[in-house]
Amino acid sequence: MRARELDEIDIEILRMLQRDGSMTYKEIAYSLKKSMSLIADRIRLLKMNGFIKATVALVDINKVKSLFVAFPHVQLNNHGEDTLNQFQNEMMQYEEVMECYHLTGHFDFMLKIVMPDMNSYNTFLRENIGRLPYVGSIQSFLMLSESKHSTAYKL
Amino acid sequence: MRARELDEIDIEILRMLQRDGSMTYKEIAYSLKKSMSLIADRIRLLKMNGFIKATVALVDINKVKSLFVAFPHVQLNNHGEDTLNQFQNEMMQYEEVMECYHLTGHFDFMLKIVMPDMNSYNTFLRENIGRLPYVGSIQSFLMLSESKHSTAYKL
DNA sequence: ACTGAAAGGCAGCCGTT
DNA sequence: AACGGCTGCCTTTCAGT
Repeated sequence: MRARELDEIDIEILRMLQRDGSMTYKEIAYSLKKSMSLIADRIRLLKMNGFIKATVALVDINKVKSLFVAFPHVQLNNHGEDTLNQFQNEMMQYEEVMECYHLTGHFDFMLKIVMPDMNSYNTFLRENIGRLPYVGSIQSFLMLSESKHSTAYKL
Repeated sequence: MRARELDEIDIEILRMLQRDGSMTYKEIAYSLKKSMSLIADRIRLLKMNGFIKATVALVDINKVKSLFVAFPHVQLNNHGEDTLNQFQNEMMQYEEVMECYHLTGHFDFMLKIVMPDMNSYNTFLRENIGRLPYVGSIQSFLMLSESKHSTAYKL
């Protein structure tokens, strides 16, 4: 399963599926003026080689339940490779930690944490992040609203 | 097209489709021990009423091209309703601005901006954000790596 | 509100160039 | 590497409870 080079057809397919993952092979084939089986082949390879990680439904969570979202900025007091990996692995396991970024500059990591309310957020932060021995300081930015959250990269 | 109340079946469907948007009605029906046509009905309504915003393919962008990602934290010098909306609308139009959050505290907005490299990021920031008359200061945090980016909310 | 059956269309596979 | 045909399964619809 080596990494292939993508040609313009692959890129076009990725562009389309990033916007609408439920497009049929037939629709894509028609739009690119190629055969259906070529498109099916390409998509199979794109998935097999990990270019397409998953196809998911995006839920409008605000219609389902009310949420509390925060962006804790975390400073570690140890910057060894092992510690960085350990922190990231720790964060992986929590469904509430939806995003985790390693940053340059004053903070080491920024997280996006989604919880039912501010109380549960504080508890979560204290018990699951603050207690980690290699975590120094945490500064939380609280979200008032999200006006954009795109999953489609410019290709 | 009123908003419906979701029952446990709807929630279970959302849970599944958030994880794998290409699950078939048949698979979901089997897993919930309901008929296929009931599941098809529910999903049609969930989409029609906007609970499911879209179904998209998630692309492993690092395999496709190298990127530069930054999180500018933006302070406005005017906090009127109109200004806030204007800023958000401005951000909506840029494909490179993938996320836009309104925050409490020291900064008003945080963006996630994805560009080809640091130079184009600086240009973009200066020409498209810094030039806005109501933008005060901007502090950029640069991303080294992304270890988690989930799109599935805990339901 | 939920089920089951029937019809059409699509995906997946294979043979051909 | 790309195409077209075939088969089986899935989606979609509709009548029924």
